[in-house]
Amino acid sequence: MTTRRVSDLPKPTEAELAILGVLWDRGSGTVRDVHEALYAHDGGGYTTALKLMQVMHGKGLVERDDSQRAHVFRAVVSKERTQKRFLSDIVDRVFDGSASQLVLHALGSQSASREELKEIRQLLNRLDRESK
Amino acid sequence: MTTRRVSDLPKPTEAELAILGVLWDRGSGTVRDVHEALYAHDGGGYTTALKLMQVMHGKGLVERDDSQRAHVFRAVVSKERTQKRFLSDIVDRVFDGSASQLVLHALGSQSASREELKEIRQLLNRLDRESK
DNA sequence: CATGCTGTACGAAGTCATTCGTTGAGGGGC
DNA sequence: GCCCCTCAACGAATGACTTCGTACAGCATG
Repeated sequence: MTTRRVSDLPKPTEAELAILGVLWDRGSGTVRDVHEALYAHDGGGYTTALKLMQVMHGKGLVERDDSQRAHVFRAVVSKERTQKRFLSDIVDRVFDGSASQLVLHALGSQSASREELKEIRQLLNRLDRESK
Repeated sequence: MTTRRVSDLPKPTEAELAILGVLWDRGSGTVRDVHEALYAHDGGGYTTALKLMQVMHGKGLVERDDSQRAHVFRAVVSKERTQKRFLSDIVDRVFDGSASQLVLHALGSQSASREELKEIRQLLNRLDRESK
């Protein structure tokens, strides 16, 4: 397995993303942790989780501490970076490259709390000032 | 092929999305149109485009007028609806269901013109009034 | 030590998306 | 009539993702 820069790690697949979600929340976790968080309740097998995490390790998406019998996994890519990545993917592919079109859609169709609206407004003000 | 409600058409794949993009732009198009718009310049084969469009027709993503020798295709799903769909997918899968988190990321990392910022602010004002 | 539990490794199978080669139909021009 | 061009249909090959069965190692408990 060749080492890769974080910047060109492959885009996580759907199942991988769910696993990364667990690792981001917990900081780290074993296969059992992930299996219980994601697969156990709907009958998914333990080895399925294991295999996925092995594949992810092969791709460099997670790192592994095998000093314990139950190996401990940790995400290599940050949540922020991954969010950004998916975001620009979708902006390119379905919003013709226009992030603000996406923002308009997102604000329009989904609910935001007053608190969040305030936060967005503040960011907007800052952007306004900066674009002077 | 069974008919489906628009609301539960399958999510377009990456290649399908590119084709839908062409159809949304043009209103309609033949396989040749799509091939020239997307595949010709990078050496993609004509039958690749054809097959994809046949598959899409099978899934109900496009409709087809075969009264001409060169069948004319048209998107069944609207661009708006598809954008919304991808958006809520990504909100659920990588933004923990928080659309405003996504908005903050999008505004922060991508550029928006003054005109667009103004538009966003107007929407924000309207949301503020409505959430009273 | 035998048994059972918990773990990793590995390979096989199934599904889906994508790409392409081949075939045959339908016309138009010579 | 014959050749050539454009087109749709179809099947095959490939590769990625996902799921699972099986095998085997380590360790604790009786």
